[in-house]
Amino acid sequence: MTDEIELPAEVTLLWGLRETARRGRKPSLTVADITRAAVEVADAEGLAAVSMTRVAAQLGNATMALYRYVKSKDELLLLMSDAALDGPPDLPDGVDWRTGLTLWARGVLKVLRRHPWTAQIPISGPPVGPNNLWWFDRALHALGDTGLDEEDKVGVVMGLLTFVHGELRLSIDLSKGYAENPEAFGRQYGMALAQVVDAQRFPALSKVIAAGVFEGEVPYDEEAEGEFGLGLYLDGVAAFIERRTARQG
Amino acid sequence: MTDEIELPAEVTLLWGLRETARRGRKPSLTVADITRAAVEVADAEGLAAVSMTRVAAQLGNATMALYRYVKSKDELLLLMSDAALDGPPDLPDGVDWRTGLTLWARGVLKVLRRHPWTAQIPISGPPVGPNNLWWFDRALHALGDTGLDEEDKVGVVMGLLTFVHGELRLSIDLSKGYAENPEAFGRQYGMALAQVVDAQRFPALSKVIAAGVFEGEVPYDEEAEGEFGLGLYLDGVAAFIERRTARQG
DNA sequence: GCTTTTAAGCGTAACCCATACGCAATTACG
DNA sequence: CGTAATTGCGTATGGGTTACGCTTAAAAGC
Repeated sequence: MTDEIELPAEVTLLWGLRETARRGRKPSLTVADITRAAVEVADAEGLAAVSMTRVAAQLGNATMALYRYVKSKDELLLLMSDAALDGPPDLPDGVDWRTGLTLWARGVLKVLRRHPWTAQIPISGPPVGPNNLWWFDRALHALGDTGLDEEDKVGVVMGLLTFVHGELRLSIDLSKGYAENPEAFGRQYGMALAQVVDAQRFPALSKVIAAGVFEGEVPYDEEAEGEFGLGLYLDGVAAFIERRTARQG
Repeated sequence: MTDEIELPAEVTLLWGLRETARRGRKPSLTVADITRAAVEVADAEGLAAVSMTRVAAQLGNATMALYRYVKSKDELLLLMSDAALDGPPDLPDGVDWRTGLTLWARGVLKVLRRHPWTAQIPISGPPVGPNNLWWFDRALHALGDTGLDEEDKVGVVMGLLTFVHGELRLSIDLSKGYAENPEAFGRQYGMALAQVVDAQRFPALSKVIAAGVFEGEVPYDEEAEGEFGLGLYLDGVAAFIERRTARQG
């Protein structure tokens, strides 16, 4: 149990397990400070604005000071992507699995929509950050009384996570663009499509355009669209649970 | 119908509709050449290696020559993300919707896994590239005989697309890391988790770890995982189709 | 065919960025 | 107090995007 193996660098970083120095000059910053400043910059000016120089300026320090706390910018990005899942999930207990997972998915989306840049940070490995694992735990918990075995639960949650990540990637930038210029997403988008899509090469799409689907609100409305797909996935999970429990009694 | 509206810049770029010059020096490159070279570089050395300088060198031209064809690097990235969906989808006709969508999803994943960098390109707007729309059309086509109306079809396909994008984002980098260092994903990952996750704060996750789910093959195996979640989603779609057709006869 | 007009090719330079390295400043320990 | 350890950070290197303007090539007009 308490076999001490050498923990990977990312783990010690994300969990704040780097040994603190006893001698020498006192650090004027903490990893948490730096992460917070970087998140502030990203929230305000986008991920592209997050440079070591910019973050250091935000903290009133020189650029190179940051490298005493973080080995590279990639490490900072890793910290940011865990920090983005900030608020601890406050989910009601004792609800059925479907309500639980629905609230969970909405919760993840709500939190991450406040930090739209998360979708642009490349994923470098399996989740090990405390906030990531904390959310993961809550989703597993929601499946507690379904009778699924642990491996199936992980599969279901991974699928849900997959869906949510896709939702983020597809919807966040779109809804941002939509907010800035609604015209371009409604009629204008439909008309541009109509002009460029010919019925021969795109028969099915042409029918959709002809039916006027893209003329009003374009279906990239974040809530409606997310809910629809999410509902479909959860219907599938329900069927899966029934199959499993029917077989095992 | 043929009202000419001014097409957005991205559309004219992606569809090759920029007016060709009649006078002056002949261009020695084409947008397609540049896109192809950029894709080659990204495939071989990753998206980070794609710089205007590097792409120009690939073509034997000077850096600034590219800017006669492309307004910015972002435009080049846009071109790349449409080009990544290269091979036209060769899907069998006359299969039921579920087989069709399953093959479709596998097809998208197969094509995009050959260009893993797509997941890192930020999405800047609704899909307008020819390849994107072509794939979109094929998915809509697969739903042709389900009796769903056009708007529902779009919803189902968007959900599927969401799922596939999430799959890409989560799985590609992971499977790359897994290929490089399988140890880190199996026992080592499980042991690191076990050391860091305490049962009080992460009760559900602790049970999963105790059950040994993370000890063997970690469940980030691309095929198995994708198929499982995909199957769940399609089960949901099946239920939806039944509901809809039952109501409308 | 010569001139004019137009657009492509691209050298230069301005201004970003990440980060290696070394030294100065600061703190704790003996 | 001296010494070792550690942080702060100035400087330098080598990369990146891209604005600008000059040179060069091709077509159009005469």
